[in-house]
Amino acid sequence: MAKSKGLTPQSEDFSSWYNEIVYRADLADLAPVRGSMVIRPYGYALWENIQRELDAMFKATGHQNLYFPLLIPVSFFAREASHVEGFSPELAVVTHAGGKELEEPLAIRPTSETIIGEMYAKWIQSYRDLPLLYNQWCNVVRWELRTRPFLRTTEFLWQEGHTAHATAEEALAETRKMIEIYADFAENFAAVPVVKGEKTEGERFAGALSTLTIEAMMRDTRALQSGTSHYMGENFARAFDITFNDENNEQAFVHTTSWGFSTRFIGAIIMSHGDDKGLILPPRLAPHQVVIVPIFRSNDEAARQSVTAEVDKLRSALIDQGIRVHVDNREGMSPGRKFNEWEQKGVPLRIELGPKDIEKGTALLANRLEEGKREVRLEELAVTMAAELSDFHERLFERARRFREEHTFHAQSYDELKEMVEHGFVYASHSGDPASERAIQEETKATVRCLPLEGPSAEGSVCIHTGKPSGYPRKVMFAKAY
RNA sequence: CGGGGUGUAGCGCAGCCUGGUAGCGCACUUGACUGGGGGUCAAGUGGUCGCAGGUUCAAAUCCUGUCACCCCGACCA
Repeated sequence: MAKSKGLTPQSEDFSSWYNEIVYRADLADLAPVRGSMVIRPYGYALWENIQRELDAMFKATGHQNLYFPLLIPVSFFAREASHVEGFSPELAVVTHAGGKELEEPLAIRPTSETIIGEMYAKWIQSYRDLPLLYNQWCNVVRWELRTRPFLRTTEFLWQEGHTAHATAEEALAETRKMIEIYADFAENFAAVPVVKGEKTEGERFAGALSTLTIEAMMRDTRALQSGTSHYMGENFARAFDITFNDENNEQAFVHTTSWGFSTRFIGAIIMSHGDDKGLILPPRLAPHQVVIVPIFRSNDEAARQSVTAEVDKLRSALIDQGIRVHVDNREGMSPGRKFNEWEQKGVPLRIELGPKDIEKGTALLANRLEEGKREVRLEELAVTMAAELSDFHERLFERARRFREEHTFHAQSYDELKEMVEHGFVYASHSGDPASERAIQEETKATVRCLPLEGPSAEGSVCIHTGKPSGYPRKVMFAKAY
């Protein structure tokens, strides 16, 4: 998959490092389909944990899961002008089936607003039917020109939430609520600090009136859009005729939202936390939170038995606390090899247990964020692991947050912006003029990632590019992005 | 679509200029010794050299065509 020799996230060849991690950590493999990948069991286990935690948050806020078809009549896309414009170039279309040419070609969904809109029109009659708070977990296909494992694959897995509301206020509140959930998830489960913000007109989703985003900083200081939440206004309601009778028996269009979070986020985890030794996984999402490596000579049956017994005891104690623990009892593989492998795979904590330890009633505990190992008493180990994992999460998050802070700047002039944008996130006043935004992108390769929801005020300031008054209440955030 | 590059064993590559019937590292198999940081030794398995044509006594190597993939850019979660 890659061919770099070392693993150095700060090196100029960050992209080789990234590909190497994906390969060495056994997350994914290239598939014999353009721009696609196979998510391997270890990577998929990570995705399952992401799914489970996010899904619980959706359910807790009143959402329900359902499922829509993979194939969508191409004509559906044409109904919403900006949507068709946004998605046409990347549609994959089925033209033949059943041995003959189809009367109407079917697109493989790049996103499901259209087909969901079609059905919502049938389901919604009255204000009593609202709101509709639905979500689906599925795959989508977008024929992007340039692909990268997890970050932009031709086919990817995601969830897409689609809600319909009686009023704009309610729909906007939903949009806001969901970006908060994404941010909450990113920070409290993945230990990835994010900037919440609103996209500028040019960066908005096709057909949206406003798009909220969470932006994370990768270890090469570039930004990664990690989740989005869109307010569609009445655009899709008008295009698909989704109307209802309100309390006054007057007909009105619903206001819709959509929000999505994808396997791209696995890329965010890799690039936020990984180091020269490999991946580092956030404990709350890691497939294995703790790996136990038993150590004994294969010709010493007594040692094997006592080590196995002790390992089993420890394992049960950890499982009882709800900890995801894995015992690596592969034979014929040296312990050193195993240590290395689990480090590359980013397992937060590793316990080494051999005859010498058992004599002392201890084990060695290795923490992926630390050098060396600590000797810990066995009875203590059994009860402190949960706290240890929680602490690991805090440290990982804090480390990523500090890295972002150290690479966040404030530009007072365009020259400063040009320089700073090479090293991270840059806050600056901007007029909001789309042409100026494009010109800045052209010259610096950096884009306005968002207008942060919380950030420095731009009151009374002038645009660093045009000299016109700031077009926003706060400074916008520029960065080079994936 | 523009610019660059690569197709030889599961993976990473050498061989090609100067034609003589394929090699290295890793991985894999077997055995022994090993086992607390990517083990050692020995013996093995595995390739119609991307595909098609041509030149030649002879083609991985030279020529023509073709396909695929990768990287940089434009597009994007």
